[in-house]
Amino acid sequence: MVSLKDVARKAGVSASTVSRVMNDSSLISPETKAKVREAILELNYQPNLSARNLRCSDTKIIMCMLVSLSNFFMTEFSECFLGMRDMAVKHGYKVILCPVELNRDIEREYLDLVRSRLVDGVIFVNSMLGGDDLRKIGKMYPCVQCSEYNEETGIPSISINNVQAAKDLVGHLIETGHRRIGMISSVYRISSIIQREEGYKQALKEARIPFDPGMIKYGMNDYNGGIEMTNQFLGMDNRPTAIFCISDAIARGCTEAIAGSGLRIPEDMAVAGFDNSIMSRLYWPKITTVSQPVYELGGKAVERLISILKGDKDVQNKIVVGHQLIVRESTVKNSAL
Amino acid sequence: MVSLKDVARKAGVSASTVSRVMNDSSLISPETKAKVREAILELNYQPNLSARNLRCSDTKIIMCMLVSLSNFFMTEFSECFLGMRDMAVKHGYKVILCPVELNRDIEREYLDLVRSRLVDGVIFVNSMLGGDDLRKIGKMYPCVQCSEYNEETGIPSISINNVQAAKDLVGHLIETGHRRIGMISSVYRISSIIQREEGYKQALKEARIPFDPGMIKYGMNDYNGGIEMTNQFLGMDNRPTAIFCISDAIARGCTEAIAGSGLRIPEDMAVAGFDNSIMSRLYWPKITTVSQPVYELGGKAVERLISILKGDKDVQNKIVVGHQLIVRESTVKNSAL
DNA sequence: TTGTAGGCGTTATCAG
DNA sequence: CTGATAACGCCTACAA
Repeated sequence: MVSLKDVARKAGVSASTVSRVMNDSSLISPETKAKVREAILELNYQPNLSARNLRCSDTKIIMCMLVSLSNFFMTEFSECFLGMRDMAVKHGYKVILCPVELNRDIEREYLDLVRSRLVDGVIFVNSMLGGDDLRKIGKMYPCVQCSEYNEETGIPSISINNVQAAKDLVGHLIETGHRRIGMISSVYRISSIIQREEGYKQALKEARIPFDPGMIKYGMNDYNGGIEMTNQFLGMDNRPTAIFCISDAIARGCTEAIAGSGLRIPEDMAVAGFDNSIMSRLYWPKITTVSQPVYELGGKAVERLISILKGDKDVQNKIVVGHQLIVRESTVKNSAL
Repeated sequence: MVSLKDVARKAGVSASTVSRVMNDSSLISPETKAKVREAILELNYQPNLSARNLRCSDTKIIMCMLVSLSNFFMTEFSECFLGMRDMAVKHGYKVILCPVELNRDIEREYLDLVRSRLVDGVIFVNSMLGGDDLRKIGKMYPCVQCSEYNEETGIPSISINNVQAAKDLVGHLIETGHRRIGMISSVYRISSIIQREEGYKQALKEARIPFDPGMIKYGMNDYNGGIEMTNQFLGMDNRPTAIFCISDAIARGCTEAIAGSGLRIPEDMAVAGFDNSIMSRLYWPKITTVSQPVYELGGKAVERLISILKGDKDVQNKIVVGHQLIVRESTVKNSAL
């Protein structure tokens, strides 16, 4: 491994001079600069980041924590990650991804990277850890929550207003004439899901439709869960005329189950999803859904984290970005679109 | 930031003693060990990895390079990553993911991490870089190619035999009575795709079916590409009775286009995909495909990289793992399965 | 404009 | 069994 000294020897200068050239210091004569540059190229010198980090105590690396790579939101997360990356590059940072794959101990191990200062901060897209753990971590290290968040941790968050988004979606169903509206939620109790349930209830309330607990089903947040829960709805005496699903994956299972039962979509039963993921756009019927500005979410998360790293104290603790209702043929007849 | 010295002072011992306790050295009396442990806990001491890396010149971190997060192979890659992770943990390593998102410069920047010894080695799942670049990198740093690979780089690889796999798949189509077999490939010229085309040709040759270049279409490797290319086939005078697609995403577009045209699957046209991704398993019809042992691929890649890191010189340069043909209703009538 | 010296937090060597 | 010391590669006062 070639170090500063080697370059210095080759160029006939001192190590500090080489260091200054590496850092583009202004007080270096053009000639020595050229000489050193040549030596650097010739030896293919690369600075040792561990040494630099040890000295400077920051690494310009941000860690992004993710529960799992395998879900249908992935196509959207990819866009979110792009937002993080572009913003990071703009500020001279790199983003590395740490997919925990549902293992809490692994998440703790990844956090060693920030504990031991190998990365400067953490963006939690979601987490396997409980609120207590997260609160402690948030107190000790620079952290941001992006999209999914736990308010009681005190860690700054960037997200859409999930309550309002669900309210908009259910409001749309109500406007298109539905009064019996079912909801397929998940057994997994995270912020976005709890809030979407809340939005559903608020929308009903504002339309003076009594809330019926039996109209919310809780299953797995995937295609098969959607099929299963929908079949429960289809078996009811007084089945809903519309179903609001907390994800597009569930919604796609839902449309499949409905189509399989011989009912028409949206005439006999309307379906709405969430995320505007690729699942909502492919196949028939295209699904009405809510789009999150994922690129912006990612960018803002990085921006936010960097401002924390810079020591800005008075930054907003909770940033909310806008969402968008996307109406498609699963709730409105094609001719009407 | 609390360091060894702080702990040492608190425990009333020297820094080296604390270091030894941290590394579980055998030659330390139980009492001092206990004393030091207590101080460590009390101060919530975390070793500074940069310092340790500087000293020891390895970091026990492996970097996994990935071209993009957003494709339908993702559900399978997630399993592959799990394989990497489990093997890494077994050897005391961590794996971080570096999604390049189609940006070659970003890939080069990520490679700074290994250049500057912040990670010990790289697993390329795929790459934006050309063969020349990769060869240079492979010469300088510990690298492995996993799944996708470029033979001329000289970087060790782990993958299935794509030629044989395609041959098996097309062979299955021939066995089920097809003589006019189309192929939908991609404009993107990577090893797996080139090899699958080769397997297609070999299968035809062995069955004495003349190869017709017009029977291979080249499009985008996604759902929409599948629809587009299939429509080209459907418009042909002498259209194929079976189509072999290089990915499940293409194959799903293909089945949609065929179903949309009113033809029956598999009676009028059979369809085969590749990867056994979630796209092949959801919806109707379930698609005949090839399954790669992705978990094993990931594990072996890490195993391989670690043995290189240990200095083992005489390791196999090209490891091939088995694949599996999965026959489903897109090629064989349901009753026959 | 350049060089010298000290130290960042660890670990390994050597002496006790 | 434990402590002192040097060194890893880099950066930055300070001195020249």
